[in-house]
Amino acid sequence: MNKKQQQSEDTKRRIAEAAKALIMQKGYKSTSIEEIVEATGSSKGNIYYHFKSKEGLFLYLIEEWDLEWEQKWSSKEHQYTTITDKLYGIADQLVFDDLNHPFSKALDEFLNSSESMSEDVEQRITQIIRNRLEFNQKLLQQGIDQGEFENHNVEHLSIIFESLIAGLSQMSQMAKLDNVLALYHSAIRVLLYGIAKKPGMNNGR
Amino acid sequence: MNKKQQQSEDTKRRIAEAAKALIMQKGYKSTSIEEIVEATGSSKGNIYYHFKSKEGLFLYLIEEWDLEWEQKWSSKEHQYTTITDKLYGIADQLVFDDLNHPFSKALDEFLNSSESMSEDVEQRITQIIRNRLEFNQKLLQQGIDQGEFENHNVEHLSIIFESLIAGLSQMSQMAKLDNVLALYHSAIRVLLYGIAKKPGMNNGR
DNA sequence: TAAGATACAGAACGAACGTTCAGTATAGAA
DNA sequence: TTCTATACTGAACGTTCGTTCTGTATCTTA
Repeated sequence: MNKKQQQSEDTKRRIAEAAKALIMQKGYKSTSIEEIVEATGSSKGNIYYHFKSKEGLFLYLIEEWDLEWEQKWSSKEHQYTTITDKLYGIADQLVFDDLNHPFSKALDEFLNSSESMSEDVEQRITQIIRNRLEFNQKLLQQGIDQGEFENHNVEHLSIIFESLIAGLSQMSQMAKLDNVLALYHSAIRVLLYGIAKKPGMNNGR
Repeated sequence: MNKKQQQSEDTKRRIAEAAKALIMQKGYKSTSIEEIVEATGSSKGNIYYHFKSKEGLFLYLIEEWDLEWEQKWSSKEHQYTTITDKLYGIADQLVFDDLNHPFSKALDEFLNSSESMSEDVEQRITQIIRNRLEFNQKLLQQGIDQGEFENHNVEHLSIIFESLIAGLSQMSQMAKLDNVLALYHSAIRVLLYGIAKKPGMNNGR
């Protein structure tokens, strides 16, 4: 690879990194190109040289984010044996590696800001969401097949799981909580065992 | 009350109503004063006559929203006997009466858009959230005291419940789902009984 | 009915925004 | 070294935004 190509890739990376950090902090609409310029030391024109628009930059970040998540997970998944363990593992990855579930909030904001966005961008994003739900669904189905979970409606379960996850990151930000990991684990435990009293059963911890 | 006072209150109401609908649809930042003008037939100046700023208008809506929720709930609460029933009842109110949980999303966007907002507004809003969590906490504590729920960490539980609720409304919008009520009920059922297999137990539907 | 307060209209403003573009520097090819 | 495609700059543009301000109509009160 050329020195020039290398430099070009580097600055594109720098822009993407800064944009991601800012959008995670402040959301999509509230993050301006000008702020990305200040954060990178690059120029406005240069951002538009590497990305065709703000929307395009955001889509780039979403796709990267989605990809990284899958890669990280598939490199960790084998550590866990049961599906139950995997659920906890997902919680761990969300809290630790992924401080970027703030990002899903930005995604939501972007989607629901209404006002026309390019057809392709919208399609690409909804597809990513459906992928995520499909991922959950497969995992939960495995749990059922292997006798770990009750035979529930997996479509609903996958949405409920994703909702819980998304809601948790939202709430833990809003209420400015610490010990987020413990909260996530509590949530998984509730998801698994519920809160209802089960007379004569001991599901301690 | 005067005819003039009456008219004044009416238009203030009209403005608030239109603003609420728009903000629920498109979020806080993406809703412009101009759009509220178009929706009401009122003028820009008039909006600023009734509300001191866009931020102030939003705070007004939040407080109203919070109040209405409490009123609606306290008028329904007596219908339900067990706390378990009340959880389902809350889900019902969220889906039916409150198509405005989209509003909590707008609240989130508003809070996390960072960029300075008035001290008092921020304080008022975080207080509303803490109220909501406190409401959950009391309800769940009652459930424990009355022997319906296991003796879990109620602080965590209240956040988990709120997270689930917020996440559900978010997801059901994003994925454009129908049959939202069934989904909410599924979620409550999971919250109560979990998904883990409980050998020898029959907790069907 | 006159005076004054209240309710409303809409032009105007300055700031912030995403985007474009003419121009410049630089690295690789010739 | 000269040429050219690539990488980058920053001023400028056209909108859109929240907010302000001057002026006007309308209702209340004296």
